[in-house]
Amino acid sequence: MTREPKGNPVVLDAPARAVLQVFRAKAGEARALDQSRCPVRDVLDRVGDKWSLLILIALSHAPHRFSALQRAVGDISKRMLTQSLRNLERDGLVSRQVFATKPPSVEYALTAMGESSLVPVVGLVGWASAHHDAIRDARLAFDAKEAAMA
Amino acid sequence: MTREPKGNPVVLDAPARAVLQVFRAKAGEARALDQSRCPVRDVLDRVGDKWSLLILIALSHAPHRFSALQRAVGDISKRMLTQSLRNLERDGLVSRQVFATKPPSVEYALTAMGESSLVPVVGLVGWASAHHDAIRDARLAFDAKEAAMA
DNA sequence: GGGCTATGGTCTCAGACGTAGACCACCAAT
DNA sequence: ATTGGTGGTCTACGTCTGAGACCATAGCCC
Repeated sequence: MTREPKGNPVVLDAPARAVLQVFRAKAGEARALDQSRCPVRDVLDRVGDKWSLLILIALSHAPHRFSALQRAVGDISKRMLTQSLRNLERDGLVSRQVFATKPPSVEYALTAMGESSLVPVVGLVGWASAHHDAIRDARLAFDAKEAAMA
Repeated sequence: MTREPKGNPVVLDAPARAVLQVFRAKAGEARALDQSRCPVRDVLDRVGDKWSLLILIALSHAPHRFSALQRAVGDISKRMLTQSLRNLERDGLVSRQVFATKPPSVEYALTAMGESSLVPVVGLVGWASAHHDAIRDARLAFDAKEAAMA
C-alpha cells in the first residue's frame, strides 16, 4: 500500500502528452550536451518572470507608452519595467518605437510573436482563475495543519 | 507611418479573448479593492517560479523521492527544492508522503490539481519549444544591434 | 525667474532573496 | 571506522529587487 496506483483519470490529452515528451527530450538532451543551457528552460525563465506576463497582458489591450505601462501594471518600479521591457524586446516579443516629440515619447507594442505568446498565457491565466479558490482552500488547510503542529 | 495598423491576423481565438477579459476584470477589481492581492497574480507567481514548473514536469513522469527529484531537476539546491516543494504542497499541487523505512524516505507526487496544471504548462512549453529558434535569432539580432551602437 | 508638470530612463543604496555547501541523525555495507 | 544514502536545516555569501533621487528638456502658471 501507500503506493496504490492513484485512480484519478489521466488529465492530459494526447497532444499535451506529446508536447511533454518533446520537452523531456529537449531538456534531457540539452542537459547532456550543455548543462543549464536548455533552450526551453531559458524561454520559460523569461515567460515565468513575474513582470513579463503582466506586461504582455497590459500590452495585449493596446500599445502603451512607458509611463502608461507603469501605471497599467501598477506596482512595478521603473527599474524593473525598463529591465523587463529590454528583455521582452530582446526576445522579439515587444517592439519599441521612439517618437521625436518635445519630451521624446516611447511606445511599446506586442510583435506578432508576442501576440502568439498570449495563447499559452491565457491558458495559464484561465487555469489560475479556475483553480484559485481550490488553491486558497488548500493553503488555508495547510497553514491550519501547520499551526496545529506547532 | 510608424503607426500602421499591423496586418497580422488576430492570433487569439474567441475563448482565449474571453479568458483575457476575465483576467483583466479580476486584476482590475482586485487592484481597486486591495492593492497587490490579486488572486490570479499570486497563482501566477507560483506557477511562474523558476523551479516549480521544472518540479511539476519532473513529477509528471512519476512520483519522486526528495533526492531523486533533486537529481531529476539537475541544478537546484536542496534549500530551494525544499522550499518549492513546500509551496507546491501548500497550494495542493503536490502531495507528500513519508515512509517509515530505516532512513525515512519521502515521496512527492502530483495531486489531481497538480496534474491539471500540466495542461496549461504544456501549452507554455509547446509555445516555448516552437518559438525558441525565433527567440534566439531575435536575441542575436538585438545584441548585434546593441554592440553596433557602442 | 522659480516652481510645477510630464517625458523616459539611469544610478545608488539598503534589504530581500537565492545558492552552495557544511552539518545533523540514522543505518547498512565495507 | 569509513563511506554512502536518507531528508532536511542552517549559515555565509553574492546576486537581484525595489524605492527613490537624479538628469535634460519643454511647457505652464504666477
